[in-house]
Amino acid sequence: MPELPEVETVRRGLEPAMQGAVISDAQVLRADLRWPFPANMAARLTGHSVTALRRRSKYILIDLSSAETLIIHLGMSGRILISGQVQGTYVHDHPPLEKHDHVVFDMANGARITFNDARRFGAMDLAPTASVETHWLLEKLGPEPLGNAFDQTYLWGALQGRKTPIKTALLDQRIVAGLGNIYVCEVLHRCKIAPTRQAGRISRIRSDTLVPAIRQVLTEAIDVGGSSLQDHRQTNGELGYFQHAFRAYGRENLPCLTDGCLGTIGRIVQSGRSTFYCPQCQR
DNA sequence: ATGGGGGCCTGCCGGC
DNA sequence: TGCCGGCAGGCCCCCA
Repeated sequence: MPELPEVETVRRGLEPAMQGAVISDAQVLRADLRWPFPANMAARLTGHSVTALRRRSKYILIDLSSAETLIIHLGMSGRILISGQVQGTYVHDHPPLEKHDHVVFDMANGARITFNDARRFGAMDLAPTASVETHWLLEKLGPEPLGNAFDQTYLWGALQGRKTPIKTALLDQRIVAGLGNIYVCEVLHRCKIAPTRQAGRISRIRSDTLVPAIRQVLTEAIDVGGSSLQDHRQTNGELGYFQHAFRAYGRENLPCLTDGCLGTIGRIVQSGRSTFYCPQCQR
């Protein structure tokens, strides 16, 4: 799934197709993804218009005229396809239903939105818009990494006393909400911090470098994700062009790209997940 | 309270 | 060609 930049790219892709538009028909093709869909989901969506498309961490929030918000998480393999008309322009024909297409929205404006999720780690739920932030999936999330509440003082404070490796701490959505395995690897490589270092034992100086690095990596990834929106078929949870800019992730046994570093990227497993890093320059 | 591991699912890829 | 193990962008839950 998509990490924050991919989810933001999907949100931006949905905007021209859904913003202000009425959901004329919602097809719900199975009873659940990771959890059961909310009761009568199709009926609670049909006939209502979309008043806003927001994102919180890796969740897409679709506000409806019914005063309910559709919460969507793409899990590991969630994708979204847009077909039909988008703002009066024909994008492409509705494709035949594919395996793992689970939910389909037909919009009154001629757009069709198809949700596909092979592994079904994704989720959908409905909650009152007024209290959506207190939904059980959202209430424990930490600050948005691109928001004002996430600053150097906050992160430093959040890391204090933590014995868990910094890699694991940055993946903890209660500390900062939206980073996933790829971008944490990239951030730690840029900051030359060993992923195994105990979170609470990182100096203030080095902790302070994490905040701008996190912002930069996410912003750069969102920027290139935007270019993949030209073709609405690409409005899915796939990694965008930023994957060509990875400097650590997926580069096991390849030379480290840090200036002046002669190291080789290695792979270790932390909390059951692969960590790619350079043992030479990341300390 | 914190930290580690299991589990949820399917698809793909490399090795035999 | 076929089977099997290992791997994958997430995150909740249980146990120590």
